[in-house]
Formats: sequence, C-alpha cells, structure tokens
Amino acid sequence: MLDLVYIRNKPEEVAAKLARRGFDVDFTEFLSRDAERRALMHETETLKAERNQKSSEIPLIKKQKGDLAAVTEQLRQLSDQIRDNDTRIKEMNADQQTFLAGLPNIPADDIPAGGKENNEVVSVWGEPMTVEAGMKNHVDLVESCGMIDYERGAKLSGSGFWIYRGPGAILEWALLNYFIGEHLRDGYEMMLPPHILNYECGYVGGQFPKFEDDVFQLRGQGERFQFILPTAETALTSVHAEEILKESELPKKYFAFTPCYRREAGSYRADERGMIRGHQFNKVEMFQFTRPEDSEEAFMELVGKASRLVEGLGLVHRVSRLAAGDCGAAMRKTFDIEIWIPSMQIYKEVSSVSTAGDYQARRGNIRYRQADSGKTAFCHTLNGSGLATSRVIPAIVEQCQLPDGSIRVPEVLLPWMHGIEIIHPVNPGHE
RNA sequence: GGAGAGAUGGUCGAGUUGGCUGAAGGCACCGGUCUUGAAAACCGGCGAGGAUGCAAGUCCUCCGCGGGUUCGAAUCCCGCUCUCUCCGCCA
Repeated sequence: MLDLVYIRNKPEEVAAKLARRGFDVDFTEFLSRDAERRALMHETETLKAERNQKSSEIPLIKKQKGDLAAVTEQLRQLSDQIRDNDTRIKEMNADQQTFLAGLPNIPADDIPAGGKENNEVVSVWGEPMTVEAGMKNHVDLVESCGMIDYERGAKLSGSGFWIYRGPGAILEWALLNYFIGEHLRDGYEMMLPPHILNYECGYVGGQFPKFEDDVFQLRGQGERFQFILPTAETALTSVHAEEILKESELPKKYFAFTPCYRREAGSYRADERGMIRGHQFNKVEMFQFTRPEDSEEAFMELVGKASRLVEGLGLVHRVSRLAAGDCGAAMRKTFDIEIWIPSMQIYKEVSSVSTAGDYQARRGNIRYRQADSGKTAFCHTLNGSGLATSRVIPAIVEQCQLPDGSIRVPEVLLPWMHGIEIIHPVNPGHE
C-alpha cells in the first residue's frame, strides 16, 4: 500500500517512479474522486456535529418538559441525510482502497529500471564449471543415488511432487539444520508458524488480491478463504499486524522453516525438470521488522547472510541486483542469490532478499512508537530466503559429483549426515 | 461435533433502567519535585485514525467485526469471527 498523502502531493513523481517497473498509471481521475470524497466527508462531519449538538439538548428539553416533536423531526431528517452520505462515503472508501491495493510498491532509486534484462550482477563467488564428459545432471544424479523418487512422488500426489528418500532426505534435513544453526548464531528467533493461513495474511504480504490463484486455496470463499502458505514470508509478515511495537524492540529478527506450496500453474518448462520447480519445497525464511532508518543496513545484512550460507557449502554462486520490473509487486528492492547449475549452464535463484519498505507495514498496520516524539510510524519489513533447498540440492549434487557418479557431501553438513560423507549410486534394480 | 461464558484504551479492569463516558480506577510508561544516585512519596501527562488549518485549535469516527432499532448505543436486537470452560471424538 502506498502512502495516499504522497500520491496526493506528488502524483507525477509517483507515476514516474512506478513507470520504472513498467507500471503505468494516471492519478488524475483517482485524485478528483479523492477530492470529492473528502468534500463529502467534510460536509457529513459538519452535519454530524450539528446532530450531536442538537441531540445533547434533548435531555434538557425533557427536563423542562418542553416539546420534543419539532426537534425530533428535525433530527430525523438530519440522520437520514447522514446515513445516505455515510453509505456513499463507504463506497468511495472501498473503491479507493481497491485502487490503492492494486498499486505495486515504488522501486528504490538505486536499482535499474526496466525488466529482468536489466538485472545487474553484483558479485560472483567461485568459478562456474563446465560440464565434463560423463557428468550427469541433477535429475539423473539424485535418481541414481536413490535420493529422490520422482515417479512415486507423482504416484502419491501428481506431477511436480517428489519423495526425498534415504540419503536425499538426510541431506535435505542436514541443510535445514545447517541453516537453522547459522540463523540462531546470528541472533534470529526461530518460528514454526501455521502452514494454513487466512486471507488477511495474503493481503498484508501483498500477494492478494492479485495472485490469489497462485496458492492452494482451502475452505471458505471470497475474502474468507484460507490457503496453504506459498512461503513463510506470508506468515511472518503478519505476525505483528495491527500492533504498535516499541522502538526499543526493533529490529525484530525472525526466521521460520516451512514447506512452501505453490500451484505454479502453467509454469512448467522442459528445462526446469527435477527439483528446480515443484509444487512443494522446503525453505527457511529470514525476516526483519526495522525502523525505516535501519532497513537499508538490514537489507545488506540479509543479502550477506544468504550468500554466506551458499559460500559455506562451497558452491559457485553470484549475487544479482534485480531491475525494478523483476521485483515482486510488494518490494522496492530485491537482490537474488543465484547458484550455478552446471548441467543447465545457468545460475538459478536460491534466495531472494527483498525490502518492502513500509508497503507491507501499511497493508498490515504494523507500526512502532518513536521513543523521542511518542508518535507512531510504520515499520519497514524485509525478507529473504535463507535458503530454499530445492535449488540447493541440484547445485550440490552437480557441483560436488565425483567422476564415478557419487556425490561428496559439503563439509558443513557432515555433523547432520549420520556418517554419510559420500553418497554412492545405488545398484540398478535395487530401488 | 454438543453445551455454556466472554470479547472495553499498552496491560488489568469499571461501566447493562440507552443521553457531557472516548470511556472511572489500578499497573506500566513519560516529564517534574524530592534524593549524592536510585527507590519510595507527591504533582502532571499518557489510545488510535481522519477532516480542516501555517499553527494553536476546532470537528468527526472508533469500546472484537458487520448490520439493525432509536432523535441518540460501549450499553437493546440480529449475524459473523475469535477466546475460555465443560462434554464427546481423535493424531
């Protein structure tokens, strides 16, 4: 949600900034309706003041046993008028909210305009390896090593689901433990939120109403339905919705582990086989609520944390600054941490770190009280994956494969590997 | 799933014969007096959002949410949501 006052004061500036992400708006009509709305509000409030005034005289008239009929009739008309106006104002407010809710966030000034073709590589870690003769891609590797069972996953559920098994399941769990350990060490509070959320959470996060069809909806209808979370961000953002936090308790640093469920309707592409894109994947999500003046620093902290996690695994990766049009609608700036997938000769996102500024805070009414002025102000919210495993495992198995088709487990994971250092191919027909 | 109770400001908690109650009181918090400092005591302040205004201010709305009755509702009626207690069922 953008600041209405800002739009009112500098409509051209807002429109120009939104154009950087490819979003075209003209606020002319919106603002004239806003003026109309405020005029009606003003008029109605005057009527209400009059009503309150007259109304308070009634007890006196009663006491003096005066005649109430005239006043009562007058007030009845006044009330009718007020009721009509209120109905109209309510409609206008609703229209305005709908319009505002549909506007994406204003991109930060320090990111490139335009679409993903304008993304910029910020830094590269490691040397992208080429595909040597005899090297396998991750789909073949995880199957031959008995780590993932795609076929039976589809049998149990449908296309886009898989089973982690044996060493694959252990590796997955080890990754999560590794991530958790790092976040705890950095002073983040761990959370395990509900996986089924109400509509409000989707709205606050900025996913709804536009992307309602991207999630698995459960019961209810209209603005009532519950859904299975597409990312823990959707849960964490709303943790402090409708609250006024103390300035002294900011920043709040959280992380959560949840599976993420996404419909990914129509997004299948042949080059995204395997675990690159599924309807369910595991992710640890980092989140911060900060004061506005601290959010930039927090953003860099999250970027640093995400890339350090990949670095700890010894995996080739890079950091990219996304162009305005490639950032999520709720975000003003996003850096992606992308991991090298040798078989695809391409970097794939393992983490997306974003700052929403006060956009989500406005939607969720997440505020804090400024210690010096005593005023309330909106928090800033930031989030970042730390990390999503479904992209990390392909990178691990490909980047860490040995000539004989086995996989050397990254050292940082060994404490949770239950003695497995090398994952060997299983004998054919032995699955 | 069945039965009952309840939802008031940061928190606790008054307020049910509808009318200066946006809401007593306690606590917390902030400022001041006192004190070498702190505590205690005393004095004062202390909800949010909005309209208008340079400002001081004035006005409006909000007592879970949404409707209704009424000249007027935190107070009466209806619907919804959530919480708690008891019973049943169950991982």
